[in-house]
Amino acid sequence: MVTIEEIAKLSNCSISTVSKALNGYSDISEKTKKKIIKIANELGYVPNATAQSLVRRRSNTIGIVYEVEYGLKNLFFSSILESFRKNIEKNGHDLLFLSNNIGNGMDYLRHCRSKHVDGVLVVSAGSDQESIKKLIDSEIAVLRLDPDIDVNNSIYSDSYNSIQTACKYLYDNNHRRIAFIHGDRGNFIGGTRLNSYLDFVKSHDLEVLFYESLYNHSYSFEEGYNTMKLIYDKYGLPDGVVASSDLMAVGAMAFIHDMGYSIPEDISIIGFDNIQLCEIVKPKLSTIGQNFELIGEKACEILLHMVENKNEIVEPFVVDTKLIIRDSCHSRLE
Amino acid sequence: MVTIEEIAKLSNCSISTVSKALNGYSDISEKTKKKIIKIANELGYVPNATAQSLVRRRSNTIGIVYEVEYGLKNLFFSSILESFRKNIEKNGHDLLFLSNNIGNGMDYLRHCRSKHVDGVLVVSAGSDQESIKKLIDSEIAVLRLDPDIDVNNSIYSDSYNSIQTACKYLYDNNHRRIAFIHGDRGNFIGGTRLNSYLDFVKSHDLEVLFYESLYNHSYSFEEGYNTMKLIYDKYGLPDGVVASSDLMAVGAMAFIHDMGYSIPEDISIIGFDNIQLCEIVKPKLSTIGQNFELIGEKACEILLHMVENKNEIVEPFVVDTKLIIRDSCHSRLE
DNA sequence: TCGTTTTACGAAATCGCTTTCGATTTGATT
DNA sequence: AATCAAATCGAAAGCGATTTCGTAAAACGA
Repeated sequence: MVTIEEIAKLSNCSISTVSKALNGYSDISEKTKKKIIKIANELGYVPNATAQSLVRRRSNTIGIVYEVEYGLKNLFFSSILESFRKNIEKNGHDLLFLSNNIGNGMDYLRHCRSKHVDGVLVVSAGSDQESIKKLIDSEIAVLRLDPDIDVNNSIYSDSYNSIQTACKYLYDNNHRRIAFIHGDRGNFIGGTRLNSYLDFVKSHDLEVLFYESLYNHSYSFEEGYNTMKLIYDKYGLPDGVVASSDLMAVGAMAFIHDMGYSIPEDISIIGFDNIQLCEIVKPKLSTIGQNFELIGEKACEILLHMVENKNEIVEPFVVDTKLIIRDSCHSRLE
Repeated sequence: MVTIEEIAKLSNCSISTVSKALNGYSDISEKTKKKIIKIANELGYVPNATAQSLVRRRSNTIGIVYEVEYGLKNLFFSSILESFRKNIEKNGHDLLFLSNNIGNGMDYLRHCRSKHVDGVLVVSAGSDQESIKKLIDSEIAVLRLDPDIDVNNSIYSDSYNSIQTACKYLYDNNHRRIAFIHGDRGNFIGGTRLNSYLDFVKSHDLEVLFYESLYNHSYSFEEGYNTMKLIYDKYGLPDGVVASSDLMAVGAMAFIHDMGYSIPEDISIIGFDNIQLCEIVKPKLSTIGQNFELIGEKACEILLHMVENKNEIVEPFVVDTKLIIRDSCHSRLE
């Protein structure tokens, strides 16, 4: 591995001069700068990022804490991650997956300090563990995606308005028995969606059709299937369903099909997220589309801003969603 | 940030002694070792990994080159990645996503050298670009997942036998017009699958039913849909189809449904991969299951072995698959 | 008791780079 | 020609660890 020292020797300059030339300092003449850069290129010099971060006290690395149901197989989060990653790279940073090796005594915070990450994106659906809380309260710049509670330094989609919009769409199309399949209601996102549904139903004087549970819900296919069944058993068939995720919606569809009903003729369904699955299932699933691209882009922008500005506190960034109507909805004209 | 120096002061030892105590050197007495460790713990000392890698010349970081259709949204690769990540973490390493910032002059190889990653997993479906080739030919330990060509230092599922097994299953259940939807046939994996199909058809004296194309195929839903259509237009309806991915299989199913046929009564379908989608679509998709867990685990094991042994050359590791029969297959008893 | 191992520790070099600050050279000004 | 400011460069002190090698003290053997 060629170092700055070799370049120094070959160019008859000092190490400091080489470093400055390579980093565009102004107190190096054009001539020597050119000479040095030329030699560096010929030698295929690559600065040792490790040495750089040691002295610069910044690593150009963004950490990511990713604790999510299904892990990377979770299409929703990995869609955002994909966009985040692209943007992080565009900005010359790398993405480091942080591990929580507690047995080893290396929790997230220690890990971040050790590896000198500049900032961290925390993606953690469900209640946070101690280890994540510690990290958030630390001196390190942390941005949270879909936070557990409503806090600054976070980014998420506008759940409340999304559910209002979806319910209103069904309502405007003459649905009156609208059910809701909620996710983890103990969590900020899940709770907001449920409240939005309850508000809508109340303000439009409709029947409340949801499965009242205090337990944590996941956002899975199975959960959608089971919850739909519970709702059905208790209230009979609704004429519209809004689910908290696409997977849940598809699970609900499966149950409805199993009962011998057809979609959208007997019942309309709207999901949440807009993962690829929506286009694949039959009928194609209408959904509340989250703007993955934008979320990833903004998350990158905000986090890097926080890094630059010493972990400055920024307001939550709320991203608009878009109702996407496909084939799982029906206008009831009776 | 507490450093080794502070510990040295508080314990009246030298820096070297502290370092040795913390790293379990044998030339430190039990007594001082205990004392030092105690102080380190009280201070919440975390070794600076950057400084460590500088002098140790290893970073405990595994790089990952990930160039894949759909990126992280590709459920097949992200399933393996998920398992790989878990195993890497268990071994005390971190996962660093490498970027290929060519505009910046930082191709993969330079990037790896700069960041001092210990080894790299290359996940790159389709033909490799120059930048990846350079990396592979370098001094760095590189393991390839689903390589472009049949090479050492790689890991992949046993495509040939998989296709044989799937075709044989259909054959044994009295299917005689078996079609094949191939992926990228210019690539080792894609080519092997296609050859396996052709071999089977020939050895059983069956009609060859596949869409002959020299173009690169992706493994997408749309590709499955379109290819099924091409096959149908040319040969009429087969009685069985084996596809090169689950997404393609589901795409084919969509086309078949659109034509008004039903699965599995009119035609049996078998996919490849066994992603979650198989359980979600109707009918549930039979498939050739890849052992994601094992692949990730072995990939980790092999790569770390390569790192330890100076990039030693290891034979390709071929992972067994398993035919999983669900509802998309039918035994033809006419 | 005296020489010889062992044991336990520390000084210092090193990893590859950045950055401050002082020194020298150059050029401009009178 | 003398003076002074600006331009250009390099020495050296870090950054936070590891590791070699030398030395003092303790333990040992005869």
